[in-house]
Formats: sequence, C-alpha cells, structure tokens
Amino acid sequence: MHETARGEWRPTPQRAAVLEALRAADGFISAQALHAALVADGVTVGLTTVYRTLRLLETAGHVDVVRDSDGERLYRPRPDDGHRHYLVCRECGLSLAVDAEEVERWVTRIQRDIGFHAVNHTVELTGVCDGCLSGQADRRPDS
Amino acid sequence: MHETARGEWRPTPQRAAVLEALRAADGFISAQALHAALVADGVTVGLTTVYRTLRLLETAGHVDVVRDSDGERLYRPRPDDGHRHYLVCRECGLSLAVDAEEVERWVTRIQRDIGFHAVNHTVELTGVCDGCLSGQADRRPDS
DNA sequence: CTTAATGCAAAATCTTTGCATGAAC
DNA sequence: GTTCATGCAAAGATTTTGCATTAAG
Repeated sequence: MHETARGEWRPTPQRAAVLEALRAADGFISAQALHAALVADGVTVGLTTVYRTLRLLETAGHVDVVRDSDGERLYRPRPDDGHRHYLVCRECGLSLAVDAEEVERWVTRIQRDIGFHAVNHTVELTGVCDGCLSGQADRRPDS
Repeated sequence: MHETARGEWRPTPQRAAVLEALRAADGFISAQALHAALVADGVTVGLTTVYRTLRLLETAGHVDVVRDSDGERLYRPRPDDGHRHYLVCRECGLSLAVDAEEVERWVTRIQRDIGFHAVNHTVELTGVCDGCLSGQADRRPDS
C-alpha cells in the first residue's frame, strides 16, 4: 500500500447519486424510500448499493440515524456542526430541528453525576404538526 | 356488554409467566431472550405468545420499550409512576433510572412553542459504567 | 356453550452476504 | 492489470398473521 492507508474511497456515479438524493430528500428517509426515489429518477442503482453507501456514511459520521416505530432505519445528512435533534411529524414526515441545548447540558450532568463514561444519547420526538391536525385521534401523548 | 367494556383481559398461566419473567430479568430484555428464559425455566410457552403478551403490555403502557443497535426491541416493566428514562451500560447492561424532569419540561415547552400535538419522546442514554471501565476503547462519545 | 388464547408453521419486513461481472485506479 | 464497487439472488433475523386446537368465563 503506497497511498491512503484507510480511506479507500472510490467516487462512483452511484455513490454520488445516493448522496445527492439523500440531500434532496428533506427530513429523514429510509434506505428503501431512497432507492425508490433514485429509481424513479432514472438512476440505475441497486438496493444493495444504497444500503452499503448509507452504512459507509454512517460509519464516517456523515448521517444521523433514527428508527421509526417499525424499527426501520431513517437517514438524514448530518448538518456539519455536529449532531442535532428533530421533531418529526408522524403524519406527513415534516421534520424540524429543535434547540436541544438543555438536553445536551442535562446529559452532560447526568453523565458526571452517575459516573458513566462515553455516554451516547438519542432523543427522538414525534408528534402531529398543525397542518396534519385534521381528522385523526389514535395515539395519545405518552409523556 | 355487561362488564368491562374494553379490558378483556384473560389471566392465563402463560401471561403470568411472561410477566414474572419480565420482572425477574433486571434491566431490558428482548422478546426472544425472554422466551428462551421461560423455556429454560421449564415453562411451556410459544414465542408467538411472548410477542403477543409484550405487545399488549406495551399498548397498556406497562412496559418501556427501547431498541438496541440491531433494532431489536427490548422491554422492561415500567415502574408504576409513569414512564422513565434509563442510562444503560453498553458493556454489562446495568441500567439506572435517571431523573428526567428537565427533559420532560423541555419536551413540553418545545411542543408548545413549535405547535405540535401529541408529542411522544424517546430518550436513550448508553455509556460505560465505572465497573466496566477496564480495558476497552472502541466507541467514542458522539455528543 | 361462547369467546378468547395458544402455538405451530408460514408470511412479511428490513438488512446483510456470496459471488461473478464490470468499472476505477 | 489489480483492486474495489456493483447488483442479483439467496440467506439471516425479527416480528406478525392464519388457522385449528385448547382453555377460560
């Protein structure tokens, strides 16, 4: 090996397309939906490649990953200033970044108080946005 | 209907066993692990029944559910004073309930400010406890 | 006796892997 | 010319559903 030891990235049309589609989709999107969008756009790419590319992006820390209520992984390009938390509409998928400073501080304090190390936190907020509040009344808030 | 309108609960040995095993396991446990434990204990119960019972408990709000990194659902009997948040050790599974009042308040305010309704929140904290901090250095904090 | 619960096997998902072909360096 | 990426099909894994049998009210 005479070049980049680790970091063997190889730019291919498929990877570029996945990245572009990922950024085009606003909010979180599943691997399958992303693949469908790509195919619909006329891009020739296999579902396998979409999964593999997303896994690479995840490993490299370039996407945030959450899970929906079915356990499906949803991806979103990470805003370049670190990780964020989102409030996602269960009905239309609208996702808004929320100010999570308080939570960040809370996590830091908990970590120190309890004596844990390398604490990761995941905060997922789902609700129903104003626009979608028209004719539905199943889930109640569980707070 | 002359009795309990909804709430058609039918106490069976299997359901009792699932509940007992769930309480016996300290910390979060998967449906499959729970089933394995039951079978190992000599209880005759099908995996299907375990899943169905856990789903009922979840609907009734009697268990907290989180997902591990493989997307597997993990269940834990809910302490009878509402829902809680836990800090779980990635190494040994030790789980501690943490004071989450601040987060609850934060969620309430976000909900009001942004104009969302029926907001659910999931907060998952994972780290490494003091006891396990002896020889391991893979995941870094992502905060 | 009527209604619901059980459990096996099969189905339905989402995701990963084996392997031959084709593209990138 | 090597080495890595692609993509199909098949395998893996977790959870749900169909349906006949059994148990509870």
